[in-house]
Amino acid sequence: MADATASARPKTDSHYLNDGELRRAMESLFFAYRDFTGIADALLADYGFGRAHHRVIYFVGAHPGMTVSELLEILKITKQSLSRVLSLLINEGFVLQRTDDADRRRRRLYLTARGADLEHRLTQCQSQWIAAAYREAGADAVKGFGAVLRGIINEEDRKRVAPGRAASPAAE
Amino acid sequence: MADATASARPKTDSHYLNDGELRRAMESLFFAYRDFTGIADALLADYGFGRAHHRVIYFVGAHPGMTVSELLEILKITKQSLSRVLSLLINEGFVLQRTDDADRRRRRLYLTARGADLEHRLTQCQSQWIAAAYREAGADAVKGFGAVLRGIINEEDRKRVAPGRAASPAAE
DNA sequence: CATATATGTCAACAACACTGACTTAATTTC
DNA sequence: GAAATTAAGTCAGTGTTGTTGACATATATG
Repeated sequence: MADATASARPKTDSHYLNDGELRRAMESLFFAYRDFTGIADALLADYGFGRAHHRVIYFVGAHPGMTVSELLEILKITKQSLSRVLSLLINEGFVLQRTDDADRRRRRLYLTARGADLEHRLTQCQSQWIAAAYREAGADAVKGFGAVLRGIINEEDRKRVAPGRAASPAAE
Repeated sequence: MADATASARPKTDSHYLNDGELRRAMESLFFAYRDFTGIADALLADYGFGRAHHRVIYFVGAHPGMTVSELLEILKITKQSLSRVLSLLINEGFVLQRTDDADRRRRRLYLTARGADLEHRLTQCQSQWIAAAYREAGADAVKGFGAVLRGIINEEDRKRVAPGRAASPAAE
């Protein structure tokens, strides 16, 4: 692909690529992630769950019927690590496992009613937090937010967050 | 299937505040943070350090002369947790402690030459990663990225990432 | 039948957080 | 100046979440 140096900016290094801006970005990411994940902690503690459980509940809720392998790939942890949290979630009736009909080695994962209820509550408080920031920042900012965040994600997982369609085709 | 009426969100809400968009945002944040923090792991492992050490090195590098209390406030961990990593960094000659002249209870923290060198290398690879995403997304997107991220950060810490002035409300 | 795949399990260990109980030294407050 | 507060450090125990390594089992595929 053609380089952006010649065509894009006649300016030197763009003003948004200096050390200060980049440092600010890194710190913001740290603070934002810390606060964002912290929101649900109290609710999770009510159930005796931690953040690892939250992630499982979230992704199984988002992709009902996903297999254990797929979950492992998304979380990028070992099956032993997953086993600990997943077993608990299954034993306590939040997640349900069903053998796949076509390939009976595979176990498909679903949320139970209880699990879906918890997922709903967890997602609710986190998405409201995000929504508030979205509203504050406005539609254009949201678009930019998504674009940069996608750029930070490794190529492999980038498609997971943009299912089907990339950006709005009828943009401007 | 009766869809979840619980949300009861009137359609008056802008298109970027629907469940799909918000879910995408939450997942993006998860993937982006996971990848972003993972970049430096190999380098840290060379020194026998982990992410906790990285955070200390980063913030001491960014705010030379900060006190232990200030560092605790930023990291939001207990002093016992900090002690473990900070002691190691001091003993191995990456961080230096000096008693404050005015208040001799306070210990001000600085990076040694060795510490600054490591900080530089760590920040280098992470900021390059961010810079690539920035370049890809463009200046406007970067602006929006910062605005939304700031909105996700709790009011208290928001000023830390916007030194001097807040975000300009009039976007362009 | 042999091999590969998907899943699960046992055991040990490491990083990084927590609580609770103290100590020491220096500064403020009354 | 004594008492209280603050900043920092320490010791001991615990919990969550990650890791390796070694195996076990069932199923699918060549």
